[in-house]
Amino acid sequence: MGAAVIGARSAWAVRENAPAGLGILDAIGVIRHLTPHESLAVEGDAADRFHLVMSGVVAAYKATADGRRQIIAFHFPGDPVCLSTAGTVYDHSAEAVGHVTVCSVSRTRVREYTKQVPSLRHGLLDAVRREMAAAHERLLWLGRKTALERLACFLLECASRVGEPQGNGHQVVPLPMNQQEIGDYLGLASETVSRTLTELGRDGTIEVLRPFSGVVIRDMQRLEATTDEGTLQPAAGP
Amino acid sequence: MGAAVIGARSAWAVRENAPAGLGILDAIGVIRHLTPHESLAVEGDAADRFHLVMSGVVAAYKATADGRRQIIAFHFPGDPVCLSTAGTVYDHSAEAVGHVTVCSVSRTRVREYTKQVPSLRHGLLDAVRREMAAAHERLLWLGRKTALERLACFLLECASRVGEPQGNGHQVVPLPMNQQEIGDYLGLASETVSRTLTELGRDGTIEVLRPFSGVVIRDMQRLEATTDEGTLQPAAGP
DNA sequence: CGACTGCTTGAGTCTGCTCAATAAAGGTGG
DNA sequence: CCACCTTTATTGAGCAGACTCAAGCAGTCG
Repeated sequence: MGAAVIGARSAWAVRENAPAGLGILDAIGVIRHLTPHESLAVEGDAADRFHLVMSGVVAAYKATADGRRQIIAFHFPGDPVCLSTAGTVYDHSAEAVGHVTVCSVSRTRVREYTKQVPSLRHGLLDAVRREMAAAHERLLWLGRKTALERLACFLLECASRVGEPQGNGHQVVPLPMNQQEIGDYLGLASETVSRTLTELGRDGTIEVLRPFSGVVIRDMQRLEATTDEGTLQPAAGP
Repeated sequence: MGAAVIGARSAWAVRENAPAGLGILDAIGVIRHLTPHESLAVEGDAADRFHLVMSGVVAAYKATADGRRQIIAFHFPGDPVCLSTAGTVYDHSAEAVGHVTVCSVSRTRVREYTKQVPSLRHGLLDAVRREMAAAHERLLWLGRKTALERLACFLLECASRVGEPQGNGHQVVPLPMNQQEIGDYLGLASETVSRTLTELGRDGTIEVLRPFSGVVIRDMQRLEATTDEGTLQPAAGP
């Protein structure tokens, strides 16, 4: 019941955050609690349900036969999970990063519900399109950006999702995923993530929280600049 | 008028190829002919229309401030272009690769039409989801695959779209885009594309058509194997 | 209080990039 | 039809960003 109350509270919070029209889905879904690394979906399994993140972070990923892994997206509270699956099977896997609460809805249930609430379908389409735009952005990161640029992009993305402004212009960005997972998201080795975070910390752009649990953005301007010219000399004039 | 006839013929061909329910859109669209590199959409512009490729190939791409470019997708005949845009502006650009015929439809027109043909909305959602799955696949390529693996994946993808089986097991794959564009799609330099194609040709997996206009897949099995273990030794036994 | 997991840091290697020179095709205009 | 010019592809040499392998160090949790 404690869990139920928490679930209900999260539901309300999400209802306001969620993409237009999607929040109502928690009304017909089931609250579920996941432990770290617990699986929500496995690539190739029958795609019978999708989910709405209530608290915590879910990683959607694909893997190669020899164990390399690429995280497709981190889903924060309010985000749909596995919504974009086209056919009858999941095209990617999804698992909890840390402890997670989700609201799970069966696809048949959504289909029925759509008949009663036609606007829902537009909400679904819009949510998938939003995910699509994010995927496009990440293709640019992975195909054409340096490690430093990717990290800067990543931190700014997380800041826009879960950043807590501090009044003094700084912004605290809690990161529940570990550096290996960040690497799997950015197409980098975890060692490179560590080195690059250290580098951003050394020049004062960010402060890395120890033990690693997030960062504080100290110089937003410089971080935004790093987004696109990671190789630019710090003191390079015109 | 000659053009109109060609347009109409293409329309029929596409109507059969197009994703479920989308083909009918050519009925309310306008046929348009594009010359090489002619622009269909520019990132940031008002997203007022989308398109259906009738013939030729369209490249959807994003670029950084300093000129690096990442091609998000190559759209073949039957594919929708700019369908996935979420907001009021395009999240990516699109241009013709070679000569292209498209069918352009305004978004307002689609909205009206959707009221008459409700199933269309499901077709749209499904088409976007299909694109999403393709984008996920490419994130894995860019984040975690070697140049050799990416090329193999790319050739197999093109083969499944436009490959012409030759009876002897070989498959002719015409490629209208140049090697720079393939590089921009795979996150590689054009020199790397050239070298890697040569390598695949040297070991007999493919034959590169000269002057470059496509490849012939000579050993499908080996190409599929290269997809996932590009670094595996050719003669490595257990 | 150990064992474990995750992070840091170093050394060396390698894949793929950059820069550059050459060659081959295709297009243009005389 | 041919000479010229531009664009695209090939190939080499050298470089560098990021990876791998490895050791050491917290911090956490039984």
